[in-house]
Amino acid sequence: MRRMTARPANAHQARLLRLLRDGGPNSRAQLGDQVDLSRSKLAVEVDRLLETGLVVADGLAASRGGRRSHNIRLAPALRFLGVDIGATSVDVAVTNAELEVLGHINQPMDVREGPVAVFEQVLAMAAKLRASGLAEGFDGAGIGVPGPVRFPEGVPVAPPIMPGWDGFPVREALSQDLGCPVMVDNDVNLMAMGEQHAGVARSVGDFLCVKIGTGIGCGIVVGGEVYRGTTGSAGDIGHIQVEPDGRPCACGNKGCLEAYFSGAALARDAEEAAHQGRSQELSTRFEDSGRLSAVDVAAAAAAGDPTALDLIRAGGNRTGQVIAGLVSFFNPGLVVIGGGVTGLGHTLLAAIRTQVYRQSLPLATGNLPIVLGELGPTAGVIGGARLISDHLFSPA
Amino acid sequence: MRRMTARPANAHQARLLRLLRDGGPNSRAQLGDQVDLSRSKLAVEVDRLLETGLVVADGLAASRGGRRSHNIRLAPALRFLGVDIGATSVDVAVTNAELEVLGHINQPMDVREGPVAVFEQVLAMAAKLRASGLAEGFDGAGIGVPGPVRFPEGVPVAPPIMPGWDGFPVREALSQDLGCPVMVDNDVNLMAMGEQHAGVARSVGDFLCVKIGTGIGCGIVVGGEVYRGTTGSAGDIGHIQVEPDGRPCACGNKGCLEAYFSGAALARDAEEAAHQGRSQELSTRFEDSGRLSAVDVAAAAAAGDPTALDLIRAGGNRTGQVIAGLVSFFNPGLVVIGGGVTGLGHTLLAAIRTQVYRQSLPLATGNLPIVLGELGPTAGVIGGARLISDHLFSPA
DNA sequence: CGACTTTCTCCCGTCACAGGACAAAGGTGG
DNA sequence: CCACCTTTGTCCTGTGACGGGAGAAAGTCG
Repeated sequence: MRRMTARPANAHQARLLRLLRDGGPNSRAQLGDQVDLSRSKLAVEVDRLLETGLVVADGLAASRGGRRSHNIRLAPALRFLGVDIGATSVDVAVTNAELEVLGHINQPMDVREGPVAVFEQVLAMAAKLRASGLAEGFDGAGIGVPGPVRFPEGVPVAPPIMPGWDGFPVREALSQDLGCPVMVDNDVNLMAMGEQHAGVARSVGDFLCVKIGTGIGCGIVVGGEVYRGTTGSAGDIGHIQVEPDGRPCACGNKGCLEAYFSGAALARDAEEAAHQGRSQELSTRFEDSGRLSAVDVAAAAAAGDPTALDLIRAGGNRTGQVIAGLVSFFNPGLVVIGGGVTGLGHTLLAAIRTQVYRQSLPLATGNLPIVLGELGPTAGVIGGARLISDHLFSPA
Repeated sequence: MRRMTARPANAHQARLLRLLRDGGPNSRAQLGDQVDLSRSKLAVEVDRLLETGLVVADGLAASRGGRRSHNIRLAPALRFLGVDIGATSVDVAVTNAELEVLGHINQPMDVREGPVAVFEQVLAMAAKLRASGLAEGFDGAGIGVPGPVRFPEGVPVAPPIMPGWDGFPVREALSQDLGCPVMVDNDVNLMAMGEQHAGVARSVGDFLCVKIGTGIGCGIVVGGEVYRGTTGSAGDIGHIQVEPDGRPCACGNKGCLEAYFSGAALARDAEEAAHQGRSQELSTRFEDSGRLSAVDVAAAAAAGDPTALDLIRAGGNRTGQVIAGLVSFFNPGLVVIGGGVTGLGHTLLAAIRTQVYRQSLPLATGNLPIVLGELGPTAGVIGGARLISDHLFSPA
């Protein structure tokens, strides 16, 4: 099924589409208040959008003291697909044109099985969402992968934790399989876009979005736009050195942040503590399941286990140390912490805050909120929908 | 004397002015090749610019196989003033509209004497340049100060090394005194703009410009535009911590980069080495002048003094460590090293390169040049001229 | 010297756009 | 229920921006 063949013909139409996406259904008069076009021009553009089918009439708006205005909204049948491929699981969600999540599936998966196997699973999940009646088809999809991406082509480049993905034409392949336009980006950038669209970063132009999961990455937003760097690897802060000649890291270097704090490092440290009998709580959990993960540490910490709390604090300090440097350098208006380990919650946040507020200059930290992301696992998929809608809602 | 009352009336005119600024005199036909306007439209806009006096006719161009085209150039009487206020000296230069330096004065000065005294000196220097026949007046001035600036207002905010400058209305005051438009920015940003306009960064969209002088700062250029951060303190990397619980720094923290490497720290380390008799070369120089500076260390290193070389290498390593982190984070297309200590030259550069290429990921360093700035002390003043010309050559 | 190219100016047709006039539809106060 | 005001939407027209053709001017090349 072919869908949404139309695209905005000019910048005005694109502007209107984005207003409707971000502000929901709106009256023609309200749109007029926001766009600075003459009434005639506005009417022409809206009529053209109605002709294309991208937007539809939606009844009458409440009166503002005179004649009631006609409501306009994005076509209710439009559907975007957001796909967030993590190291160990996939999130797939379907949204409407206003980027509201209509259905969301999460499944475990190993990214190391390679693109073919992963996309088979993703397509099955998408089919399941479609079969459940949430969508008749998809008008576009935004995909996040856990590694650097050459953005214009939508191709992963030299991803450390994704063997077999290097150079795989993700965008082209998925576009073919799904039969709709596709955009591909780093998962961290997607999270940043999600929090920007529907989360804590709604009104901030310049911010950082630190995602701590299996690895550590950082989404960079400059003037409302994601910054990707010269080769698409911007934000790759997991391998910043925090300890000269420190722990060996999987990347071959020593003392990387990821070697000290990340889902994997935390699990390893917890298992070591359990072995050494330093924590009753962790030892019990280890005997139960045979291994430990960040979730176990979070649970132990919630139960008040001092060793678990120490592990979290130590990791938070390391992370805070790096973030403090980034804050001095980048002077953001907001720092968002997200990803799998947000379950560690306020212990982690407190450690990071302490470190940043102590190390960075007052001018940079004076009015700097450091907060947890508020969307959790939906940040990525909303970001994906946002990515593709930004693309589709721009002049052809 | 009132000058350059005219401003471009629209984006097309602004575009043309910038092309003439960056590309020098140009024929109408050549301009047409670059701007994608119809011949009629182009002719109209050029004629209007000629009417305002911002550009003037300049003879005939060489033939390109047919009728010769008329040359156009920016008004030859236009003059911009570039002022680079450092911690211990001021640079003032006058440029033409193509930002070529026509005259350049450097004088020692202590920024701690406060804005009134400093500006008195700056105005005297500007008057001297004018008196020497290089300019009849100034059409605009760009000022760089060694501290964070609230850019839109042109006011320093909480500058650590500039007591008495906090909140001083630099832009307004100088605009009054000079009788022309003024823009104010951080000196490091000016250096970045200078290297971008006329130096090594000419064709790079995203790059970092690290200035090592009395302090250490970093200009950040994103998509060809200087990024200043939320409060104008972006790039303040001198107080990133390189050693937990390390040397005390003037800022009150411990282990800051500036405490280990900067003009001041290097001088102190050199004096200590001289005291301890670790270096014949440095001791001799110390006895000669009673104190040591970065220049002495550079001279000693040039003479092959191992202690001096070690000092430079150690500092380079620290700096490289920080830059490596920034490279991972920002993924620039180029890193420029500049400022007072560039006299330390390739010893310093080699140490920085080693550190960066070893610590950052291959994808980020793969094609990353790390080079010395090629403009030296003129980078700042050219950047100043560029700053104000960007402002004036934009639609009113 | 003639054929071809390039540049520049003039001119005209088209189209985008703003804003006024007016009709439609609602509120408000008596 | 009616007169009067406000808001919204539509239609129309005048203005001005713009592209591109025609043709003159100025050169090159063989």
